[in-house]
Amino acid sequence: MTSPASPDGPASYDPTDYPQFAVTVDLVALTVRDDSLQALLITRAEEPFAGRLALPGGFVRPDEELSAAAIRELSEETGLRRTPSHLEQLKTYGSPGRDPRMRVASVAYLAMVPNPPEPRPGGDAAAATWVAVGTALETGLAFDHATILTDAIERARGKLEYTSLATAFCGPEFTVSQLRHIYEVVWGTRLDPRNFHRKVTSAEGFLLETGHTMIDGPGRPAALYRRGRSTTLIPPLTREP
Amino acid sequence: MTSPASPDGPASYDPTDYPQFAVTVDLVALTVRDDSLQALLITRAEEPFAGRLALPGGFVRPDEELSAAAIRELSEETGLRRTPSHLEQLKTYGSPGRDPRMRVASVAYLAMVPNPPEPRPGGDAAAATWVAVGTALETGLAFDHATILTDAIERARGKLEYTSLATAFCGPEFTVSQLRHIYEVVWGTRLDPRNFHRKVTSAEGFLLETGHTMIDGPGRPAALYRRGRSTTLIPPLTREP
DNA sequence: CTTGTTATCGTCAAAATGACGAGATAACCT
DNA sequence: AGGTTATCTCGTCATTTTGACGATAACAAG
Repeated sequence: MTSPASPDGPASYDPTDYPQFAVTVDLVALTVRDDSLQALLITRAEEPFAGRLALPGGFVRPDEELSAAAIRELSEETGLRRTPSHLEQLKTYGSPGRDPRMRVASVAYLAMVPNPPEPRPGGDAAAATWVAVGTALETGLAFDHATILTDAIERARGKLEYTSLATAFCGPEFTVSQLRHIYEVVWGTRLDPRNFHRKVTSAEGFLLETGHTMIDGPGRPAALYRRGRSTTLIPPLTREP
Repeated sequence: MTSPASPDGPASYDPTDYPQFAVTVDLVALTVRDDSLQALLITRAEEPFAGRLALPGGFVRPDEELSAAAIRELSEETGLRRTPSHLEQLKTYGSPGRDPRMRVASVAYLAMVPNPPEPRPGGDAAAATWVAVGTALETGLAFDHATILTDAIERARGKLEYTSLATAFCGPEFTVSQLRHIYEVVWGTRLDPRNFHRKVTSAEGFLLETGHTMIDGPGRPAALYRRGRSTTLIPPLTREP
């Protein structure tokens, strides 16, 4: 392994002069199911933390984009067929002691998955399950994954306020009620259906009418909408009252 | 170099099985000077991009926290004495081709520096200068640093709306006008002094009165404030009007 | 003292918000 | 079938917030 040139710095380096890192991606895939916010977790097969729940993730390959590694690991490790409707980089975790085996920098990604399929019955990734985030944090996760999950939840909660992120939890077409349900579950609050309806339908470029309606349970059929072009939500929604 | 255990995965690895990365930190240190938003840049001494402007940064050491590396590089590479009043992780850039010499994952940090000193006259870090961000982006930066700087500016602009980040551009005590000036420069807009004053002074926990006043040029003396405890700004400021 | 400049307080109409009433349209039960 | 219940959607209305801007306070400079 030779380096074609010397990295810049006060002195000249050869390849063994600068520290070698392993770079991994960890994924926080979130969804809303059964009236709760859930994360996709795997059960670790090997030490350390064998048997513990952990975020899916793995090494970034030599010629792979970070985001490509995130998508690959999500499907490889969890068998998830559905493509996440939103994927963004969350934060990088690289404390010296976070992995007892080696120095690792882990780039965490946040993914939203709409209407996830049931946990895989068999297959090679049967260990992946959706777990309510509260349960996951109480259970105790491997490595510093509880910190990562906490950061991810906080990011998601915050972004619901001023972006259209909530639509990423829904399928391509959704009702205002389904969207409101996302907010209520992620924030853990109740929102007035009438005021919520007024806000999201009057926000410019947020929702697009499809002209169709949908019947779900009792009550008047609900109009189906699609995401609009605008990624920001103005004016923002607030989660205080 | 031996690894105490095998990383988990579908198969067993030995240390040469997973790719080796160099991990660096890059810093976007921002300040407001001379009515413009400026970033601290260095002139590269070596190839590639010798002579080009670049963000300060360098390798993370084997037993160093990422944030500690960011602080260290900022002072080492730029000779900056003043401690940034705010430091946060921005994003990690790790495309395979971003550094022609090796595979690098660079963790970018965003720092706010209040009232920076004049560019260092001599010293070993004389190459560090404050450059208006518009000029820097037109000039062309080394590597993908233009992308990083663009992301940093967008992050800063966005966070002014709903956090107290703007106070990080000011010293420990500041007037409402100085704070407004930060917003105007970073956003590139004009804000009504009277409405701005009403908003920031009525936002709960945002500003703390010191009881002192300050005279700066002609006009009535301005009351001096200090940052309040609240890190979020409710209701948020908007940059549309 | 007059003029210019900035800081701060007040006023007022327009817009947004929160609380809630009411009709529309469905499922469900008897 | 008819009544009940539930949800969706449109309206109403008092309160709050916003944006535009007038007016006063407190300084420097001439």
